[in-house]
Amino acid sequence: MDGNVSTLGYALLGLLARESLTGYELTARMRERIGFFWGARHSQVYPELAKLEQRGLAEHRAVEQEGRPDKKVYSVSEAGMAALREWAGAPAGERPTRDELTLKAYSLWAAEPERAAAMFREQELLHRERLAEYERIRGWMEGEWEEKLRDPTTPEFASYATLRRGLGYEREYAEWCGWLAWSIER
Amino acid sequence: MDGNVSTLGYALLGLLARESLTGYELTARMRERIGFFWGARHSQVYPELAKLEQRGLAEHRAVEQEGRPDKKVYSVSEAGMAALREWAGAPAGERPTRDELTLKAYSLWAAEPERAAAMFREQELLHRERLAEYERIRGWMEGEWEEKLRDPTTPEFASYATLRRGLGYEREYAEWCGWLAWSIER
DNA sequence: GAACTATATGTAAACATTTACATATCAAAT
DNA sequence: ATTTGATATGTAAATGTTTACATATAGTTC
Repeated sequence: MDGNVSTLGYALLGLLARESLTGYELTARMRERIGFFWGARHSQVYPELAKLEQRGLAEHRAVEQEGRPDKKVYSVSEAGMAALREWAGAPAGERPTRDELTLKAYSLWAAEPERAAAMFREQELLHRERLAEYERIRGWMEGEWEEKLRDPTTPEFASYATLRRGLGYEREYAEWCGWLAWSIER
Repeated sequence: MDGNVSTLGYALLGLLARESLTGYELTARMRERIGFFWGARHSQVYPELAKLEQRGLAEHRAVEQEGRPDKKVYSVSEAGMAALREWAGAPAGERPTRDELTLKAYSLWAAEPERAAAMFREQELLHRERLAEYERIRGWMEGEWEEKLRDPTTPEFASYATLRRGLGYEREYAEWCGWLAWSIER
């Protein structure tokens, strides 16, 4: 009712607006779909869902199951959809980006060069692997969703747009790591 | 004595290893020098400095002043330098990147297209401005530090390396915003 | 037979971060 | 004259996030 919805709340609403999910599934979807730019553990998800419901932005129905625990399937309410629409078009607040590896680079001069070079090579590999995975997904999307990707009001286009961000991010990161490792090794 | 140093602690040690600073100056340096990939308010800096000192990684001397409050100038101890060296070469822990704008892009389909396009155009401009500023600094560094930039064990090279990361990051971000705004407007 | 993984939902404690409260002086701008 | 900004250091409260605790069943791997 009162107070503001947190960014995590909007992340959950954004996922629920595409499909109804349990808290357990939401935690997994977050990792799979938006993992590279937002994350949360289940211990944060369950209380946040309760908050959203309390504010009338989401609602759940209980589903009984055999052999495994009963579950609560959440979906977005009309008020929740309106809140999401408003938030998605409002200017993003300036939160500081935090990147530990870049912070380490700032103190590179204090580190043992061989260890540092190995560390950046390892990171380069990691980002190149992610890049390859995103390229694979992009190929699939461009083939499968050809028509929908022409319309920016479809969830498919939105997924594609975020993937493009991940693609650019990983490519740039890998290249930087490679350049830095090379500079140290040289 | 016990417990581990936080990433913020290493950020402060990394700044102090280059020059002795007060908590007030550290807060400003953090914004100026490493602001695009790490940040903290003074309310976080002062307690963290006390912790570092308690663990023997940093130490301070009091400096009396006229006309303004007395200050505490902090510097890194030998143990602090060793801790920084060790941390700088150790593999970075995987912390999730959080980016609100990309999260908004994931719910783009729910937003009003005109508002969304304006928002991404505005963000593009912001990142292009930062990019221009970093390019300016790069030009200055490459001119001023020509020799030192050939040696990866100098603080100058480390500063240059982090700047290159910022450069790539902002360029990629601006391009993505531009592509996305253009896609919506089209 | 034991350990691990997946499904499913929570709470508690610790840690990290932001916002607000609190105080004090000088210089510059309005 | 008053407000604003810079210098300088803290504490308190609220919020956000991670790690650990807690429980229960089924299937798979070792």
